[in-house]
Amino acid sequence: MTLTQLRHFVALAELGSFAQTAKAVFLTQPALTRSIQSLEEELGGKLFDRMGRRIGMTPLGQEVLQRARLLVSDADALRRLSAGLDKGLTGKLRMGLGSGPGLLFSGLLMSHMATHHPHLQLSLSRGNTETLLRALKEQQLDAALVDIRAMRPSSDFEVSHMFEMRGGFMVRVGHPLLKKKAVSLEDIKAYPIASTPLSDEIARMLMSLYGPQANPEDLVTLRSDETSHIVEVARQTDTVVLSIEAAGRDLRLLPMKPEMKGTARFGLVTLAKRQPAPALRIVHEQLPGWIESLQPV
Amino acid sequence: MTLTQLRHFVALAELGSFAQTAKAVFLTQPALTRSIQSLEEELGGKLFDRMGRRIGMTPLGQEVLQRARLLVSDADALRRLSAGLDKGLTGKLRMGLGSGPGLLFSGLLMSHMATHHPHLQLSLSRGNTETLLRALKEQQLDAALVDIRAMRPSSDFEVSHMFEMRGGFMVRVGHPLLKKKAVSLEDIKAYPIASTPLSDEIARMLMSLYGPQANPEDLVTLRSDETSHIVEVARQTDTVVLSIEAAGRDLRLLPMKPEMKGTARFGLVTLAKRQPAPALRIVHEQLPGWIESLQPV
DNA sequence: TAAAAATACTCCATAGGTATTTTAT
DNA sequence: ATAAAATACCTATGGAGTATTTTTA
Repeated sequence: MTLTQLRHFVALAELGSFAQTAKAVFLTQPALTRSIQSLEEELGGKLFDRMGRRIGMTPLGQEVLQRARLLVSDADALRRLSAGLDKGLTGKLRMGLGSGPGLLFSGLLMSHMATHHPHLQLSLSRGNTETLLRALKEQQLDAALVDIRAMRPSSDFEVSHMFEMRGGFMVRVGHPLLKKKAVSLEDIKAYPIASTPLSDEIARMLMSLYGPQANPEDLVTLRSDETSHIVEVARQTDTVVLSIEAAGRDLRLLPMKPEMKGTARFGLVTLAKRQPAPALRIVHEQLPGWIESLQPV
Repeated sequence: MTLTQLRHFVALAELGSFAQTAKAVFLTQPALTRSIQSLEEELGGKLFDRMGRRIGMTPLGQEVLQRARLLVSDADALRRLSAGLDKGLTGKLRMGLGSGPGLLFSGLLMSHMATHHPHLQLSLSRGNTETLLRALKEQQLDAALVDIRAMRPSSDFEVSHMFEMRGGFMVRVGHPLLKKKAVSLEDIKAYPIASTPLSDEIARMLMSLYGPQANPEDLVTLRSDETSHIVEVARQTDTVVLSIEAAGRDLRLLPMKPEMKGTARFGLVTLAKRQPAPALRIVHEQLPGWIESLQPV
């Protein structure tokens, strides 16, 4: 019992004549006859009554027809599905986003998928690099966009689209601290300090530059997942924002002393030697443009 | 994309190794490799990641697996169905029963199917010969058990299991009329006359024997579809029953004058040149025994 | 007798087997 | 070094074609 035979059977049931159906399925009449015969043989009973010029369905044929229709339509659906998946038009995409990339890309990702790939099931998870990479390894994620400095080299992973983003303390245009040539941590602590979630890497870097008092746990007074909230506060008050530079584009970076030169190094991580999720193609296509658009002018 | 390939794919997804799966599906390892390869080619993407010794599913593989499982299980169900149908163990059986056969066989049919073929869908229709044969021709019935004397010879139909049943006027044991050597219609009309539904044939026969006054329309005073009701009345009262002899086995046939020698001639009618419904096999097997058991002792 | 399906035959494409190579642990 | 999958090569079965016969309306 092959899908081809079932297709022939369904066609014959619909057209009601071997000769006609043979044309419709691009076969000769004898070939179709044999196709049906071998199906009948396997199913153990005639599917059609041959009455000279006329044919009609047998009771067995009636029963089989319903199931056969289901099977061929399911098979067609499978082929369409994989064709669609192949082009990344459908299916699932599970992305992990570190705190920085989360700020920068979750909005872009969601709105792009919503407008250009409405049938794609996108799910975004936030977390730290370690958690996300574990999830990736366990195939609970298709890719992770994370800070890759903490990643120890591993042949399990493959990193692409690497890019750097400066992080730092930022304030609104016209903020008093912008008048200073060199801003110290002490200067900053005179103001409220707001922050989006920070990666452990950033925390370590801050503490090594400015001493234990720079621990974000103690330093930061306002926290929120929502970049827009943080930026809004900084626009309307003298709050200092600690974040990736690109997160608040109309804020200004403070000239810190010592200079905060460590930059975050992000990358798109996937499993090495593994077929990527088809929909990941879209990310590969869009990411360079998005990164470009986030670079400081 | 063949069902065989899908079976191979599902097996491989479950066992997780080409070599193991090859054994399980009775193939050599290279054959299985090529089977999967050609499926992958047709679907336009890898289904498994080959990582040296280990293999794992790709996201496309995951999606396809669900559908493939459905397809192969539906295909298996179809094969089981047709095997079952073939033996008449399942499926539908639509029988038409004339008034006489209805009385004699509907109970036997139903109880036999209920006890021996619980998965068979049996539907019984009552009606006169003409109606039932039309339904049979239109494939709304699989077979009809009717009085075949009225049937005009037609190559459309095929009759089997023919048998005769005497019909007549019957009364309880000890009924006053049984003392007479010859009973006339006038004698009978002194008593209530009960009848099961009668075929038009019987009606015509009665009128030709005993004159227009024998028209069952006028003659019969008690009617019921239920043989048991009729027989019960005749057992407990002096009611005369007009019916097939076998319908009331502990009643006695009246010695009519003129003798009521016309017997009903029943047969199982099916469409000629047409594959019978598989379940009809059961009827073919049981009917002779049932007929035997109904013959007068 | 003509139209439709079945049969007879021939051919080749493909699924499968055996032997070997490649690859990653 | 070895276990597992891929490749190379060969074979044979089954699916498809053409030509012909059988069947019934």
